[in-house]
Amino acid sequence: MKLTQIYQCLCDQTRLRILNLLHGRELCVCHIQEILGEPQVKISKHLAYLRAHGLVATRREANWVVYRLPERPSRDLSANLACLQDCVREIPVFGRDSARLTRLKAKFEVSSPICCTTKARIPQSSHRKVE
Amino acid sequence: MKLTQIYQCLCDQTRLRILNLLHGRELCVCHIQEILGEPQVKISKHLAYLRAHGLVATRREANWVVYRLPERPSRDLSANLACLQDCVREIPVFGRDSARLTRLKAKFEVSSPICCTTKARIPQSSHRKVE
DNA sequence: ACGGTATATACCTTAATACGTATATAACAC
DNA sequence: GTGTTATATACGTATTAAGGTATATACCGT
Repeated sequence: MKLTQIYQCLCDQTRLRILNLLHGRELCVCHIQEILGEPQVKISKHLAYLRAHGLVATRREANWVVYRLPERPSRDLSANLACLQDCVREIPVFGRDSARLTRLKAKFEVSSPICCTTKARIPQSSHRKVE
Repeated sequence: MKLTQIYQCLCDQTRLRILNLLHGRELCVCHIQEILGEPQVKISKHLAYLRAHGLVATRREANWVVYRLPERPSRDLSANLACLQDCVREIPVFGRDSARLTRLKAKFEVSSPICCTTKARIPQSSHRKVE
């Protein structure tokens, strides 16, 4: 993949916020959506863009589509993702997102569901890569 | 300066080639132009774009405008420029550009001019920052 | 002043991007 | 099957970007 395409993916604030959230964990669309406080279509399109360029991978889990960073990023991609992590550390909006993620995760671990809704529905399922 | 603006500057191949050439040295427009083999207007506009976003600084030297990387880049910028240098090391086009630069520099050091033309015209001048 | 070289900008066209509204698809519960 | 939730896509619009042609500006040499 071309280096310029990596940078094209990185030159939008919403996409950077998404990548920040996905660092070290996977998330379904509606979690991302709720954390960022942006409309569903906006999140979905940015995720599609990232996926089309290989910056994220997906797997379906029942109703939900779970996004994650690729497990084998290219040298260029992993270098840039690391650099990004380094940069966002000092930028408030990303810290706020991470904090919201923590709160949300904790909340859902208490109310028990696998994913986003307030009602638990799906039994624990294995976290194998499907795609 | 916003992180996304840095990435916007980096998401064009010509701009990456320019930044690669400017790593550790300064160059006038026509040198850049000759090395990259691209039309003057294209180079000039990309340089203007980079300058408008603070990724390069300039100084005028007689007829020529000399471009360089900023001497005090922000944390984010220097992190990304370093990452870029790391990435381009393995991409052929950038190596070719650097090789051409070396050849061109050598050639002009022999034929003596300060800058681009084949005829020397300007006496040695100090390399102080003007801007 | 004039002519020449180096660089920048105006203007145009085309393509890509971002966002929104509305709708489609996928998986589930019943 | 129907209804519901989660996610994706189609389509329209406004903005931005990239490239080209032509022209302007800046500096130099005379």
